[in-house]
Amino acid sequence: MSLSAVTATGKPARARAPKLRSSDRREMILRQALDYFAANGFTASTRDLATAMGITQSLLYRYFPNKQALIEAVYDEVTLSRWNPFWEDIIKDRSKPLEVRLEEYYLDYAKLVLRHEWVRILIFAGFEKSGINDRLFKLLKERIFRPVVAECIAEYCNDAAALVISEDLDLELELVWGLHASIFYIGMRKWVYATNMPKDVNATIIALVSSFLCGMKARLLSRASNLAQVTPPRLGEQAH
Amino acid sequence: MSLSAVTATGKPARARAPKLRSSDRREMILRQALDYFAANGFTASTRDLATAMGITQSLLYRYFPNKQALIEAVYDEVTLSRWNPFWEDIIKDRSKPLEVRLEEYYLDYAKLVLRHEWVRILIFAGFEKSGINDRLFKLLKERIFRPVVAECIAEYCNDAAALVISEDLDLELELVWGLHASIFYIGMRKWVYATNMPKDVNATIIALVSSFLCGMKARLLSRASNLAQVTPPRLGEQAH
DNA sequence: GATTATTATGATCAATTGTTAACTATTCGT
DNA sequence: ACGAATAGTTAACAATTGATCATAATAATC
Repeated sequence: MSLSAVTATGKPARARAPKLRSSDRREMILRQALDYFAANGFTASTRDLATAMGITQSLLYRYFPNKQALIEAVYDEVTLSRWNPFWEDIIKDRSKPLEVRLEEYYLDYAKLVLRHEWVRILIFAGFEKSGINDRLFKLLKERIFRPVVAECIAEYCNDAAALVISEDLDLELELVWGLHASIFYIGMRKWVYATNMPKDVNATIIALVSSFLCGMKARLLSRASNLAQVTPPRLGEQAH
Repeated sequence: MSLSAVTATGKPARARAPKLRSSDRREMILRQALDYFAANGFTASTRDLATAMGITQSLLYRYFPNKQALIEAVYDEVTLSRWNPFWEDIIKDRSKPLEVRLEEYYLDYAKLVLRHEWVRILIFAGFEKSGINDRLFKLLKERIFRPVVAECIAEYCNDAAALVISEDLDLELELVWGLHASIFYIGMRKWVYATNMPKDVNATIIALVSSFLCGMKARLLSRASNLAQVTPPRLGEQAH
């Protein structure tokens, strides 16, 4: 009877899932759930999910107390384990020209963005639970955006100008947000809109980095030169 | 009995919805559904939706054959009626400096992006039905991106260089995609991630436009000067 | 003011959802 | 080879979903 390909009721019939070590099964569920949720959204049913990985739905509840816990495990897997801790080092490594470093980092980040799970899970998560991405964005800002601005300033400003400029970096940071957005949006074109992609992604990244540096340089130089002119009357401090 | 605030069974009680002209009711449903779906996603239930607008769920089906039809009506409402046909004119109006025109357009587009319906409905739609945004992106590309590139070329290249450069504008177009992405992403920070926003959105837009023009100018000038050097041996045409 | 057309409601259906629990199959130590 | 421990399945629950239709309430017409 256990060999029968169909049940007595003529149901579809599926081979019983092999017995795995608890930790292996958990890992397998997590990995497959990641793919499935990335493809179908967190609203996909646990039944379809289980069928897709060849187990029964109720088995999921042996490894995760409920659907929400599984979703959160998937989210953590995506955001924590795909973050490359060496990105910061690449950006700060002054043995190479700044443009090369930025190209290196953004080409690598683009690889992440071109995998469907990064873009889609992040957005699904944002929709599902507002604020869930805060930790990730804090990481991005502290480990990437701020260092990038700092390196640009080191590259284009002298120490005196750097000191003053560094008191207000809002717009410089926004330019970095803009570069980040430009790369991320390539992933959105592919994995959200399914619309036309750049003909050559790498060439596009390089052009974006080059354009970014051009704009950032112009902005920093302009601020520095304004400073030089404005500094003298600083003693007076008459009109506020 | 019709005045009773609670039903005989002690149910919540709700005033009967006023009788509206068919067209008015339809419009009202569409408008409210737009807000509700933008806030809660297309997976929100028709019951909650109806309750939110103070009518019964079954009434929805008098005006829309099914949920999907309502969703599509909402999507069309967002994409069709919020597109400003004069954007193209702003961009092409050479009586003003290019930078001013771009600021004007992107400041206006940013207003759209800072309303939750534009960003969220577009992304929801992309997730729901791949390819649904194709028409909108075609519009963007033909009416915005291409004109922007054309105006940049007119601004920074002489006619001879423009002619040759215009044969391959992939990367120039990608720079415009990048600017578009930078603005759109501001909306995503607000309406998808609910994370920190620019301190001054308008100043950010202006800085992004300025940086974009700087990068685009550098790229076009560089291509034009490369052309000038490469043109002479063009007669030979020996190595392919 | 009665008749008629139109609009809104309530009750209900079948399908699908997350979740639980009792049951069965497999593996491993002895 | 046997039994305990572990892994997986079947069946069912209550809640929620999109959708339907007969009926009640309201406005328009004469």
